[in-house]
Amino acid sequence: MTKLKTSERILNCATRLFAQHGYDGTIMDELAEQCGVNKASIYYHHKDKATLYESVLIELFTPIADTVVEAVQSEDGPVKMLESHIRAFARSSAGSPCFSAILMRELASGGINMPVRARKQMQRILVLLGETLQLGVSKNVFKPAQTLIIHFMIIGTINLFVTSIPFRKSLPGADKFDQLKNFDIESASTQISKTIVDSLLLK
Amino acid sequence: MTKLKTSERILNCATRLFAQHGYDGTIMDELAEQCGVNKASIYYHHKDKATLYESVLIELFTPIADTVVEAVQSEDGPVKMLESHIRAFARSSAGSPCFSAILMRELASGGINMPVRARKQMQRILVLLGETLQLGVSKNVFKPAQTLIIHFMIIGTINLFVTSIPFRKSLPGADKFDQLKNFDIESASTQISKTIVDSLLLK
Amino acid sequence: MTKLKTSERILNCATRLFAQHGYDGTIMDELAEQCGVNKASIYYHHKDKATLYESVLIELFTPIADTVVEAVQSEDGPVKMLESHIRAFARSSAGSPCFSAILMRELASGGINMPVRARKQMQRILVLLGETLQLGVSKNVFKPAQTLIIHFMIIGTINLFVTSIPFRKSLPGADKFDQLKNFDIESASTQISKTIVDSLLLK
Amino acid sequence: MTKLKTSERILNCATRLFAQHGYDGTIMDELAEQCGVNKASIYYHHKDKATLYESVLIELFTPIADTVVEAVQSEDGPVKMLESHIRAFARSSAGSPCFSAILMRELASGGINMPVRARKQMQRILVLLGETLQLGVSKNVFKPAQTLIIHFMIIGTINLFVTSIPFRKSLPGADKFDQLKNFDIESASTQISKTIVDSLLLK
DNA sequence: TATGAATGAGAATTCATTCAT
DNA sequence: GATGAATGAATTCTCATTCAT
Repeated sequence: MTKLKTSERILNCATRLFAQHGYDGTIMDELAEQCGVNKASIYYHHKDKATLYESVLIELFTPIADTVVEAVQSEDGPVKMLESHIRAFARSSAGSPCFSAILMRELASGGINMPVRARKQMQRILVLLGETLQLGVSKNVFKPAQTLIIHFMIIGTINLFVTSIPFRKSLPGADKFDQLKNFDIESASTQISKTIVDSLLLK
Repeated sequence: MTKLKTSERILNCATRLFAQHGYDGTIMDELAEQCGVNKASIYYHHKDKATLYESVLIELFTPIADTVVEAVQSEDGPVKMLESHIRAFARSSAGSPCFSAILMRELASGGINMPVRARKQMQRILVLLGETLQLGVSKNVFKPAQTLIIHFMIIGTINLFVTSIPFRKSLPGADKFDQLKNFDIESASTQISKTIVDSLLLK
Repeated sequence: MTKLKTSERILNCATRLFAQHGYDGTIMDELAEQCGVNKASIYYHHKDKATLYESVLIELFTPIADTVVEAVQSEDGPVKMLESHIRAFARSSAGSPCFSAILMRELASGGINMPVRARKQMQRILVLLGETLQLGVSKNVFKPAQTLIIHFMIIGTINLFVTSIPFRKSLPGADKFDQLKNFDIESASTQISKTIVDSLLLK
Repeated sequence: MTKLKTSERILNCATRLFAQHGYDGTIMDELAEQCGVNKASIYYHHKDKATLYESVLIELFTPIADTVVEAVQSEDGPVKMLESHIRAFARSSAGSPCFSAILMRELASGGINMPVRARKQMQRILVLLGETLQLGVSKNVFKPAQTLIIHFMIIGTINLFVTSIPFRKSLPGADKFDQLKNFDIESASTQISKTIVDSLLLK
């Protein structure tokens, strides 16, 4: 009900535009127009484009890392922890769809330009995963595996799943029925989870 | 040995720049400078930036799809075919590292702006995967699975693996030894392959 | 006294430059410099060169058509109306000297590229002339004549008269005395008027 | 039958393009394409754009001035000479339609940029007219009149007539029947001639 | 806070012209 | 004579940012 403060309206709009067009493809004029404020107002509320982008990244990445960490911490045992990790990441990615697009673009640049604070959030997730896998190994539940590869499987797959919705509609490779399931993040997350857990489990 | 023709030199350079900076972040002046030609020469050989970008995508995507298709066709049986599919995609991605970065950015945009001819190449790979999985199911080797999710696992993971080399160097989560293995596309591809095949196999 | 608004200053300057150099010969940088604004300001106030040109034409043509129409409407009888038509057109052409140059260039292109709204203004003048001649014929004052030819005589002659001032100075064919008279739009307009009316009158 | 020499083909094409688009609006690339020669060939045959333009003007203006002079010299008496002057100018303008468009553009620029040799041709016509009028006055056939105004009437009217064919088709002011006559240079020339002679004759 | 106007530094593209063959 | 390729100097237009009010 409360009218969003201008500063936040700008931030929200900017998030969407950065996700759609990337940093360089986002134009401040268009941002002003889309959030219905004067161009100069953007600069009143946010130092400049680069800083605005940083704010967007932090606002976007922090709650997702928080969610994953909390979800994992509330579980017992490596399998449940891993499943929870994947589910939490999938759900929160799907819940803030700009996140995936922005993360993918950043990763395409090798993460080189990502502001430190945003990068730290991704590291929290990676480190957490490493600990879960480690725990599984030490409890003789999981085979040893390369954390990074598993991490990439999780975020790579889910990023693509989330960003590809429009793309998928143009693909002939999936039939109607598939199509339907394909838009359901829960089932996707479950399959990823199963795939990874299956292959990690000591039989 | 032979001096590359200007047109191709431009194309090669452009591929690198588009991979590094994305479409909007790539500047024609810089491209001219980097490939040592006059700015106007670029326009002599390539209609405009958008068309140049299209050419880059097609030159990049076509041989990769070709390689994957050939690799799969030369194998017998769904398991070997799937392994071959993943290995071929991993190798050719690693072999033309601009591919992953460019593909990721395109996917971040939902593939919406991808020229049709480039998109078709990705579809060839997806359709091929679908056929392999289908074959596996019909031969009672594989459980049924969503093609698209498997496809995303493969390309999402490998894309990240390939594009993340610079990123990984700044991560504390991996020790020296890990680090080493992490740069080896063969072992990464093997693990992805195992993970996916394992989880698909009917025990 | 009052400082002209930037937008109008640009319009005025542009009118002059388009008259001097034509559309293609007018350079936006030069325009910016001549009206003492930043290049980008031109684009702030006017969409692009083509649109600016359109605005120039409309600002130029409308008051001239208005003047002619008013002048004719305030007269009684075909002879006075025709005289008034010619005089008003001559005076207002001379009073906004860019008009003739721009009109001539447009007519040289066959009027093909003239924006519709500008063309309409010229049509108002032509239609008005047709009505006056018609009236003259129906009142047994004028012989029948081709409206278009008369129209061309009026605007062709006056356009040349107005635009030729610099040209004439380099001509040897006219002596000092002639020269003097030649720069007087009133006497020129009178002679054109006489010539045309004389030849139209039923003796 | 004989294939036109390249140099002349270029000249012809250039004439058309300069007439259509003016000097600044004519693009050497397009010229090359339209006359089917390599761009470099144009520069082999013609020093540069400016020189090519000069050649065009001279090729265009000289025969017209020649025709008018010859036509007038072959007549006896001021009335016939004037009629012949107008008719010859009208016919040759209509016969080389690029002439009118180019002349109009030049006159719109005040003739300032016209190469001397081209300007001289127009002066021949003007001087000739002056002599004819003078003769008429001295023989008590014509009232005195300003040569320049008469000159402007002739060339202004005929230029417009010739260049306006496409324009006229979009005008509502003329009916079908008029329309027909309007495209006939002979009848136009006759009416102009009558108008001018009528008004000059001492009754 | 908000806004219309302004601006410098680019960035894409074009164009007349030249060069090597 | 002819041509494909190259190029420097424009030229149009854009964009992030700032200023005055």
